[in-house]
Amino acid sequence: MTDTHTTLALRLLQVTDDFRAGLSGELSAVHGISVNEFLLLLHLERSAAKRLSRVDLAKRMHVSASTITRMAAPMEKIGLVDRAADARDARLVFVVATEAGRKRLSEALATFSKRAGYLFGDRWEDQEVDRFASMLRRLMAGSGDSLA
Amino acid sequence: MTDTHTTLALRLLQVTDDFRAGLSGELSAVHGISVNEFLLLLHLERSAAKRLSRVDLAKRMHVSASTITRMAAPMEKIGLVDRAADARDARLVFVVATEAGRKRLSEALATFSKRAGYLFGDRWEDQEVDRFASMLRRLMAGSGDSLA
DNA sequence: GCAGATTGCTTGCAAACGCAAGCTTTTTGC
DNA sequence: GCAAAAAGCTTGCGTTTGCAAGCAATCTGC
Repeated sequence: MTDTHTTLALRLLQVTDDFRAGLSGELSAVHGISVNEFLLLLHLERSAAKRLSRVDLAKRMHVSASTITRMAAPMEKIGLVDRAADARDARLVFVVATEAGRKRLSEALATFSKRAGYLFGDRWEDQEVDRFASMLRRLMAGSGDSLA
Repeated sequence: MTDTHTTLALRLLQVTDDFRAGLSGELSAVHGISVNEFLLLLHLERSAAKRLSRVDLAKRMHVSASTITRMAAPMEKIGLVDRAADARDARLVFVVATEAGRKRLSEALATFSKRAGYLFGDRWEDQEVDRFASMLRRLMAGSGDSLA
């Protein structure tokens, strides 16, 4: 009835939702940011120029451009990111991480890594982890810029 | 700097978000339901008694009980689910799929499976898929009732 | 060079969600 | 048995998000 690919996709959704739910609680409680704010900072950090336009961020994060506008506003207020203009194109408004933003990201990334370790470390052999990572990389091929 | 577990978790989030975004568009365009409504119907279908209380659904779907209340209301209106009382405990209000709900689920599941096939079929060998499925099953151990 | 199309960003509006509070029913401790 | 605690559900309120519309800047075709 249910083929293997379907089962696999369902498990993927389930495991990721579990992980995200736990991460969400700890990120907001310990670091005062949401998962999406964390990912926004991470995208900035891993971008080539350490800054991204709003539409660029929107595409990478699978959210609408208006969401980026509304996410960035409070993050500017608390000093995690700043805005920067482009010298040639006055339409562009870049989002840039501040020093405080980079520090916050680094702390939050430690929490993220700890939880990733809990998830995989106890249950998979290192060899499996490596193999899985390479399989996932293949899945991401062609899906544009990615975090990892 | 970034260890393997962290990379793996980031890729997991990315791939799942991609898949969910694509699925969301097709489910709503073709079948008129959201991903969460699809998953609600699927949870009902795969539950032992073919019916679940609201808190039970909330736990399985990683949402609050109030969300289930608000999700179920419009689904009742369009006849996808119905409500049922428990003979012994008057607090319980079960959600049950109607005939139309089961039909809709079956159609939506075909779309889901098709997309799962696109995702994995072209890029992974059958052997890899099986191995991955068993690895994910291990990840879900102890995370309560699951869909797959 | 200029009118029209396109792109980037923001804002109004509505839908979806979580939290806290409140109500009803059941369970627990004695 | 009965008062207190707990469980299940719903509702009010605030937050987050997407879509569509609108504005400003840039690009395109001629």
